[in-house]
Parts: sequence; structure tokens; C-alpha cells
Amino acid sequence: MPVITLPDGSQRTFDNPVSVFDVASDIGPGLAKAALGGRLDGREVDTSFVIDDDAELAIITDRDEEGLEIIRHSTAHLLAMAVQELYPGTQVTIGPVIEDGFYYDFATGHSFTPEDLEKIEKRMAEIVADDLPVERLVMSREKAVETFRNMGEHYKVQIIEELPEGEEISIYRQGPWMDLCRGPHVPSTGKLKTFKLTKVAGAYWRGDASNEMLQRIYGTAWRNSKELKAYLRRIEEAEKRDHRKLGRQLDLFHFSDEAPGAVFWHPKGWTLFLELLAYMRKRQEDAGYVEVNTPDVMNRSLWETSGHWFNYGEHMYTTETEDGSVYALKPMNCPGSVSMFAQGLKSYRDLPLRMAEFGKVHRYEPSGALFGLMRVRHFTQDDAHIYCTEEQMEQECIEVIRLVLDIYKDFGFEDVVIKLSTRPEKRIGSDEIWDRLEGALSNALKVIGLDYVLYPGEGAFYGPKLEFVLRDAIGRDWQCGTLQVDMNLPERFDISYVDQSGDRGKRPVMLHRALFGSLERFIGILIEHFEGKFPVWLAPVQAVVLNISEKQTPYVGEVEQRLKALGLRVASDSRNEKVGFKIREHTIQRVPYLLVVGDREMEEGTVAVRTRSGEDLGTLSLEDFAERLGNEVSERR
RNA sequence: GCUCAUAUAGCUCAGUCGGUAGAGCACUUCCUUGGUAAGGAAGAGGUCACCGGUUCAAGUCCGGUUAUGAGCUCCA
Repeated sequence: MPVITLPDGSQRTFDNPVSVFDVASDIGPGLAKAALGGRLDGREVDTSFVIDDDAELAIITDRDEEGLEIIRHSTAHLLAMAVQELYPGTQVTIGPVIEDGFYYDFATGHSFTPEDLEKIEKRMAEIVADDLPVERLVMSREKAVETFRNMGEHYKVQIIEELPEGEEISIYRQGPWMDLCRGPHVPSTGKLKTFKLTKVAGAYWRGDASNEMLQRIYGTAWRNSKELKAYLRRIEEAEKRDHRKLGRQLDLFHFSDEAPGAVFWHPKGWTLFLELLAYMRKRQEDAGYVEVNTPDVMNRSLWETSGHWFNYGEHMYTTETEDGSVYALKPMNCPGSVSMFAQGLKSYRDLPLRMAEFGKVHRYEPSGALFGLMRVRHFTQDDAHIYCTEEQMEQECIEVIRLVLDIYKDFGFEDVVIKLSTRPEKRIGSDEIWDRLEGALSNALKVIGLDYVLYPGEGAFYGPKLEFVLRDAIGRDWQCGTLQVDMNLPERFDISYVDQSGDRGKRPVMLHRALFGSLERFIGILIEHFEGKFPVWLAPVQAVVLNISEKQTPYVGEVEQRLKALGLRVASDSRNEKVGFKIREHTIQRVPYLLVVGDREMEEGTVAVRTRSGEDLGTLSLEDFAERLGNEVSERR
């Protein structure tokens, strides 16, 4: 005689065991129709699940997040069923829910085309129209293995065999089709209404590049067509912000076949680059850093000492000189930094030593990894290495974290994901040392009061690290800043300092940190973040002076020169075009201020100011405009 | 690196069944001197990514290379 407690605290008593669906019906026919599953004592179950004991139950409908997930998961099954009907011989593997949708990986010799997707979608719609009931079966491990082996589903057999002992093995069946699955699923295929297959791609079995490649079909599924449309519109909007597209439209940079993964910075893009560099230089100076510069090309022996030659040699660009010496383009700045530290005798009084370098590094990344400005082979790091004592380490970490978050705030990045990656299996150093290093990072975060995501085992072999992750317009995450603790390089380069007692052999701790990370990537993110509408202090061109007719051309030149003399980035446009045309063009170029001058302004010595958002600021004297712009530039902090 | 797709004018793209290439914008010149998101006319511009093959004939079909894109893997 189960007593069911509902989320509002009310209770219903039944004489016999009841299904989730029965309970929903008891509450009301509308709810019964909408029910997709149930949350029974915290566990998600199907509507067909039979309750024979007292329990807490919430009916899941598409209003719940779990409901949407059930819809997506069931749509993945729907996809797999349609594919196996249309392409006999295809094996199924896994089909999970992801953000905004789902995918399913298939093993098949066939390569799916966009036309295939249309065909599959059509078949899916037919199965929905058939409204097939979805049933759950429970099998013994042996029976399940046998069943799937007979079906020729060898991947599923492998999955079943690797399920932990004692785990219940459930099979979901809709019509003649079935799949191994934990569930829960919708009660019938008719509940799946709004979905769209979006793309095909290859994916490795179990995510391991040494395994065979499967065919993955991605799809999106929603509660209703309004949500689906909103999603598609969101994707479209995000594509408009694509930094590669805007980079071309705003004439910031380009790439060329001759130098894959290398940026050609155009004047406007380079202005952005230099502004960011100047900004960071100032912030670091204020934070007690010194700036240095180390060679781009260094002898192989240095890279052997650092360990890079052995560990990452295949990703390094090398060069051989006439005398047979082998040199490498630096893939990292740290070996140069350490060898600089090793120069001369260092005292504890010199620590902490914060040595920054805007170093351009060169890494032969796999061709498939390249992606616009976000992933390139040649990039500039705002790198710094902090040499300190073990006692200073935690405080230095705190200061780096504060600095990086404060800097991101200047660009409007308020919610930054922080990842803490801890000791990997393959590592150097004792557990006690790792305890101290990981402790320094997590304590630093605790002191500041920041949440972080733990990535156990993801640290570098030489030390744990923090990563600061920003999200791009299309929801892709990009690691920007990083803070790493290193106990490898000080050892390998045998660097030391003299302590208070005169001991010359004290080993300093070395912190690596980059805040923008890669200037190139950070600019890519900024382009998307601002949609090209950079804040005035960053805008490559801050104002354009426009004349209305030829008569004012000399005055346009005069205004341009006077504003430039005040240190503003100003251009002029005296072309023989109507003012409306020029306003359109420079607005599309996202120039913050358009200064229109006609006869009136020329006589008064003023400019008519229009912003890129179309706002009319009226007529200002040059001094007033320059002051306004100057204020905006200095407001960046 | 792997799977699939794509590569035509500076940009965005069309090009049918294999018969020697087209539009809009941009560019140049001329007309127009116009007050806040596209004034008009004319002109110039292409080794159809590259290498090879099939064919009387290849932008088009086939193979390879390179680059780019969507993913996967990787990112010291």
C-alpha cells in the first residue's frame, strides 16, 4: 500500500503498486499526458516504473530540465532506429545528451551526407507519427551479451561486458528496434516533436585516437518549435560575430596558405595588438614585474637541458646552420627565462623576482588543431616567470589570480571559469612536494574566495596548474590565462639563490603565468565578445572626420591633424561621396565617433558628432570632443 | 594527425548534360557638391588553389597535394 509524497508535500495513498503514469493520471489527465518520467526518491525513472513502496515522487514533464534531457536522449534513440532501418549493417555505439541536443556514434562503412540527414529526419518523423510505445526490459548480463552478439552489435557487447558487476542491465525497445540504455526514456515516440539533425563528423571510438573512427551525427531537440527557432537564431547571431569573418570585414588580419597558423596583422589589427601590449605592460609594471627579452632561436643543447627536445621535439621548428649546429625556434619562453635567472648570483633579497617577457613562440601544432586566431602555430604570450621561496609561493599565487581577474574585468569578462589540474600519473617529484604545490594553488583560491573546477590528473608532469577559461560567442571555451607551479626546470637548470645564512644552494620555486595567454587568441575572443565594437581605448580608429562637400576638405584635414596631435587615432574621409554613404560605411566599420563637418561647422570651428550606435551628440568644439574622447580612453581602468 | 566537406574576380556567391567564365559589392575614371546607413554612368579586373590523369575538348569527371571549415584527438 504505497504512500506517495509529492513535491508540494501532499500525499496520495494507493491500494496496489502503481506506475508513475498512474500517479500522474490520479493527479490529472493533463499531467498524465505531459508526463515524460518521474523522479523517485531522487532517481530518474520511466513513467512505466511501478512503485510498490512509500516514496517521494515528482512527475517530470518538459517543463523540467530533466524532461528536456529525456526528450534529447530519446531523440538520439529515434535517430539510431531510423539510421539502422535505412542503412542496414550499421552498428550503434553510444548516443548521449549534450548541450542543446544530442549525438549518436555509428560504426559503418558509409559516410553520411547532408542529403542522408534529410532522409533520416524524414524517417524519424514517420516513427514519431507511429507513436511507438517505448518499453524497458531488464536482462541478465549473459542474456544481454548473447542478444546483442546475435544482432551483430559488437560495440554494445563490449559496453555490456565492461559494465560493473551487479549493475542492472536495461534494454529499451520501440517497435522492432532496441538498444542497451540506462534510460529513462519518453513513454512513446510520439512525444518527440521538435528536432533537427545538424551535422555529421568523425569521432574516435571511446575518444581514443588509436581506435577506429566512427560516424557521428549531431542533432538538436527542443520542447517546441519556438525554442528550436530561437536556438537556430542564436547560432546564426553567433556566426555573425565569428572573429575570422570580422577580421576580414574590419581589415584586421589575414592568413595565407604559405604560412598556415601564422597571422598577417594589418595596420588596424596591429593597433589593437599594440594597445593590448601597452595595457599589459603597464599593469605588470604596477604589479612589480620587470620586463626582459630572450632569444627566439637557441641551440638544441638548451632544449635538451629543458627536456623539451625529448618530450616535445616533434612539435618544434628547427633550423640547421652551415656548421651543422641545430637550433630551435622557441616553443616556450621558460628555458630562456631560467637561463637568465642562472646568470649571476641571486640572493634571497632578489626574491620574489617577477620576470615578464612578451615572447613570440612557435609550435608545430597538428594541422587539424588550427582555428583562426584561437589556435595558431606562432603566437605571442604575455608570459612571466616568478622566482620565489616556497614561503612566498602562496602569496605570489594570490597576487597573480587577483591580477588576472582584475584585468579580465577591464574587458567585461566577469564570470571566468577556473580549472585546477592536479598531479598526473606520470610525474616527477614526491607526493609531499605535490601536496604543497597543489595546496598553494587551492589555498590561494580559498583565500580569495573563488570557486574552481577540479581536474584530477590533468596537471603537467612537473607541477599543478590553474587555467582561466573564457567563453567565445558560440559557447566554445578557450583557455586564456594560466598559472603553473614548476619544480622541474629549476632542477634541470640547477638554479639557486643564497639564503640568509649564506647557503648558496637554495632552490627557488618557479611560477609560470600568462594572463591574456596568447595575444592572438585574446584578440580573437575580444573581437567576438565586442562584435568588433571595441571600447574607444582599443578601437583601431577612434574617430573619422567626414566632409559634406568638397569645400570643407581643407578643414577636414585640419581637424584630423589637430586631433591626431592630441594623441587620438583619427582618420578622415574626403571622398566624393554623399555623407549618408560615408556614415554607413564607417558605421559598419564600427568606428566609435563620426565627425561630420559642413559649412556651419567649418565657420564655427566645430564638428557634428555621431556615434556608431546612431546617437547624435550635437555640435562640439574640437577641445570638447577631444576631452570627451580622452576621458573615455582613461576610463578603461 | 583522423573523418567528412569545401576551394571560381579584392569580398559574397552563380556557373545546367564536359564545349574556353558571370552577378552584386569593392576598385579606377567621369558626371554629381549632396547635412547623418547605399546618387548616376563608364571601365578595368580571373592560369577557375596546385600537380597529374581521362577526353577531340575539363571550372565541370577521376587521382594526388596544399589550404580552409565542421567535428574527433592533441595543446609542453
